[in-house]
Amino acid sequence: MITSSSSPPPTLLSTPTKPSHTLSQRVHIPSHVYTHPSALLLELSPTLQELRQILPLVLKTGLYNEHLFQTKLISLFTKHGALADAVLVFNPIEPKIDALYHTMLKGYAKFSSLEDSLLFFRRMKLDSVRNVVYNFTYLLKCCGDNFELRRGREIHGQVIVNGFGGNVFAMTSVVNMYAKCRRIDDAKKMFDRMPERDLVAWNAIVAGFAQNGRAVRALELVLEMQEHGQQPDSITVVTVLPACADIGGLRIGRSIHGYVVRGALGSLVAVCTALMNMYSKCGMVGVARLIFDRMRERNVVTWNSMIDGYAESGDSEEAIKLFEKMMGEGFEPTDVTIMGALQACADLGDLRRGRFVHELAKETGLEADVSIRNSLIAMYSKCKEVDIAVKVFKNTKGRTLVSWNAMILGYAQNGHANEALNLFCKMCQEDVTPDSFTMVSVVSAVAELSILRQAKWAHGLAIRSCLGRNVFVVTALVDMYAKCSGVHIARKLFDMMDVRHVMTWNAMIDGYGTHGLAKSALELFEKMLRGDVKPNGVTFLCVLSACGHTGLVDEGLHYFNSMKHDHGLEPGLDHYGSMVDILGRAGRLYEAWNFIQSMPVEPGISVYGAMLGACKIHKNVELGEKAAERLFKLEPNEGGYHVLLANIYATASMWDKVAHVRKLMKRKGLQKTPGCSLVELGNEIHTFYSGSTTHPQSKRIYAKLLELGDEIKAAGYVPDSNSIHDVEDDVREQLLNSHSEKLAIAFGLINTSAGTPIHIRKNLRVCGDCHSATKYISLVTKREIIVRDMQRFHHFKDGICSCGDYW
DNA sequence: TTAGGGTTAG
Repeated sequence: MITSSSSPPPTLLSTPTKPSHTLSQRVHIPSHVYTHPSALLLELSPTLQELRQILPLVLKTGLYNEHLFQTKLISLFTKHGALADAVLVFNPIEPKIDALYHTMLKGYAKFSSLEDSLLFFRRMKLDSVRNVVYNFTYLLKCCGDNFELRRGREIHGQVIVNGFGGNVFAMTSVVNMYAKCRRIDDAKKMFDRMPERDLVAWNAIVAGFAQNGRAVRALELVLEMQEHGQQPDSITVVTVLPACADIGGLRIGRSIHGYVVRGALGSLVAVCTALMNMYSKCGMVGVARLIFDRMRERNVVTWNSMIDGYAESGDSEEAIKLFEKMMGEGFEPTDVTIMGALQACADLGDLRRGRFVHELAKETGLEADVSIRNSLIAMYSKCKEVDIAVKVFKNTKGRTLVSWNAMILGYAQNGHANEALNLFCKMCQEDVTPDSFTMVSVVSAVAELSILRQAKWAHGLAIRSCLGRNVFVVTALVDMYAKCSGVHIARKLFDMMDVRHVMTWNAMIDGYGTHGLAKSALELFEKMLRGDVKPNGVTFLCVLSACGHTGLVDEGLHYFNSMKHDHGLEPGLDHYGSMVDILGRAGRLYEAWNFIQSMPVEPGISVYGAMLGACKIHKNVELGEKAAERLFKLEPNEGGYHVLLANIYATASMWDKVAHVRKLMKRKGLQKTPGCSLVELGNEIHTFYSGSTTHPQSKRIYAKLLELGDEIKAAGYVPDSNSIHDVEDDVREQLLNSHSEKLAIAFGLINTSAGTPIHIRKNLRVCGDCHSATKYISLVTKREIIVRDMQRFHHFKDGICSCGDYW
């Protein structure tokens, strides 16, 4: 009989795996008690290295034939996952007792594939090994972990045949296997058939429902188990807390918290972690943090959960801080850690730290993991590094639907609508079935193209993919139709929806706003207030921008004030920016400036940008200079603001100041984003840049513009060349006449038949001269011209624009 | 040698 020493040196046992000590240093071996020194080592949780060192020794000695020693050795090797070494010991043993097989099977099930485990299991039958119940529990667990329903059913059959159908261990494993294979109803059937159900069995079925998205049922079962005399334990608690989080059941979550306190379960790491997770999922990340801070012991799941809690609640800065703290405390990051950190970097657009986390993923060997790669694609895309995202995507082995979705979204979010659609087609060619995430990205890519025909294609696609009723997809469709000048189709879709998300309302209100239909936007908003869906910060941005597009100053002020007073929403920088825009565009510049001075938060780019734009419209040099000064500090390298200031000076004929700004821009190497307009003809999109002559029809286009120029002048058009001064009059006109939207309009007129409306998409705001010219063009050509610029839609018809010259 | 249930994730 081999036993460990009755009183071994305590320091040795507390650090049994320290490799720097040799065997003889670690324990004093009284040779008269033990037949072989190796025997003792096996009792000391040896390292794999140590086991391998004694293996040759063991093979030579007589001890080798002791059953207990053999089984122990195999068990230790398999515990380390060293199956090959275990096989080395196992194969030459003759005769083999059953326990050897059982131990080997355990090793296979834990560390090898299901196939290998089943192969070994078959060999056991050939070798006439008697089956014990835990042979089946190992294999069932393996089936569940690998979602192998077919194999799982086979093993289930064998459990019955072998007479274990009434065994609570075996049947709990069967229940668990069906639940893991997403057959929760089969799991429940088996559970109901069990002759006796103990706490573990109840926990298994509760977990099954919780993990299959049946949160309410899981919670009901917790009540049922108590009616059957089973007291929920810490594992029950840890199992149902995620179910509470799923349904946002803060009240139930709190009552479970009470149960934890009463049952003194609050010192368990897993329990605290699950509680923390529940609170942050229910929007109480502060409470989660309190629990986190009070925990005496934390594991990697605790950290991951807290990091993710912050990332999900929008406090990405805190998520990163915590991640850095976790690394500082020496925790080894897992895939979930890296994913959480990458998401936080993505939300912050923090490329520097994003790269750092990527490096860390490389160092920890997690970089090849497909989930990590998906997060990397998302992070680089959010940081506007689409090329790097593409590289990661292309080098990803075993791409999942999530990988495709991340890349398609990455393209769509960075203005590469065509690439997004091309990648979507490629995905379909590879027989990957799109889901609602894919469809939302595809639909928003089409929205950016602003082509109604494409919009209808995307809509059809959504219906054919059986996603035509998914609330997120339909919300994207509403947004898309509004952006493709189909605002009435958008409303029809909106009215047909059974369930609407706050984003759905926002999309529709914003759609009305950008079309200058402020009255419809506000009516819809009031309707929303009468319903169940509460407005959020974005809703108010949409409402304010709708007011801004039509000059509804008093309404704007009213809604701005009601945001905090009636809805408890704190206005953000963008809301202040919108308010400055409303006041400024209405010409109430000093009021706007005072509004900025009274802001409780530090004004940002959106605020001063709105101010500067308003000063341009209303020709105010004094305030324009003040706003520009702040903007140049906040965003020194944005060419657009410099151009705005220069134009303000030009309007006031302050040419030396104009020259000064231009020089400043030259010194900094700044350029204004070039104007660009798109028009679709047939199946092709034609792109025009200001002054470009590269289009095959260029000559005809410029000739058409000359001809149109005469016609509209006769009708009353006067060129507005305020911002151009240092050239002759005819050159001024030429420069104005080569603006991208004019080129696009002329091209549209040449290539379409009389009466056809012309749709133009422009990347910047329409300039004053183009706006005036387009009105006259719509009059003399009797054409409807619809221009979607950066801010809104302009519907030109019979010499009038839908914006009422207010934009 | 000697069985079954749990927490983080687009």
